[in-house]
Amino acid sequence: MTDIPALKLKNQICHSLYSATNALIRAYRPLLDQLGLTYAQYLVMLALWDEDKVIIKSLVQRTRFDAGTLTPILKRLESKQLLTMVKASSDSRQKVIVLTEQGKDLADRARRIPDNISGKIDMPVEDAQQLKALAEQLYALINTNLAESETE
Amino acid sequence: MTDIPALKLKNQICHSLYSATNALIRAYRPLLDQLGLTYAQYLVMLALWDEDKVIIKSLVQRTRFDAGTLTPILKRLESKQLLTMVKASSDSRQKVIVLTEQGKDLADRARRIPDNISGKIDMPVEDAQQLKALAEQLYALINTNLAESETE
DNA sequence: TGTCAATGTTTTGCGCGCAAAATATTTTAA
DNA sequence: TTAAAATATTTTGCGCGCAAAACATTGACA
Repeated sequence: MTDIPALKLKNQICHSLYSATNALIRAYRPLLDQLGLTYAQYLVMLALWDEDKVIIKSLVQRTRFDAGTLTPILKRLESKQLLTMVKASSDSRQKVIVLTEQGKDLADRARRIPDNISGKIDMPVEDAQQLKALAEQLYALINTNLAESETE
Repeated sequence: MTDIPALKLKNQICHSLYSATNALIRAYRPLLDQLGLTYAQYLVMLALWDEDKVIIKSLVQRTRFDAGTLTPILKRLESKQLLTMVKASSDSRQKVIVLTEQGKDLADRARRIPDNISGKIDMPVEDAQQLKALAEQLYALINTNLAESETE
């Protein structure tokens, strides 16, 4: 119907990116189910296994989640006894996220997930790395350019 | 904390892909707001501008949306008077999606969106095309490999 | 011809994703 | 020192995203 090439669904980068991301999350699901985690919760736990005892703002930056998204995710992880949230003594607006022993131990069970996923998908390593690099580039471009257009 | 490189958040392709996709959707939002569409609704409209008078199953394949996701999206587009859903005469399990005049006319107003977005983001064309190709490759790999593992 | 499997679509329930508003606390500056 | 601006987090409201179950209709075949 439409003869405008740029409006063709199959020419949309965004559609490819969108469906690939969703497919990837679906591929993770059966593995994460065994840990009792959703994909978003897994990303937060990855960040905390890197470094915990951090305030929420730091997690917002590292996970790139919206603060309004992160709050309920943290509450769910807390109710699973994987972490605790305590008021910071220095600034009581802040909350510090601390992994419990259970939360730390979960890292051991998560170890096999990355290999398991790459085995399942079987994309050449160079392609996967390039995909990651290009996605990072896109993320950076969007954020710098959108930030600029707001201050104009 | 974790010394397992594969468990480092910054080594996760999925995190880059995930945050780039979400950032891209955020970049679309102000443009799509002017058309009264969400991003998912826009993808469905793109598919219908390509070809309408199709059954839902065909839209599921082309948009790669889950059927359970598509139903409420179609209802919202119907309530915006952009399309109608009519039972197929040949097989009354099926529903045919037909664009209204309003729905067709919206394509004109959507024309400037692709250029507007690429201007906003300003990624080299070759990079963008390669990103799209790699995302398509990933999507295809996940789907073939997951489909296989289910029949084993 | 009746039963049962298959197909197309909708519903349900839960967890994001995010803009905007609300809340609580701290900092700034008059 | 106090009012106003800034900062950190939570809440609200809406729209997905999707697995699983439900529902309606059709097709297969004994």
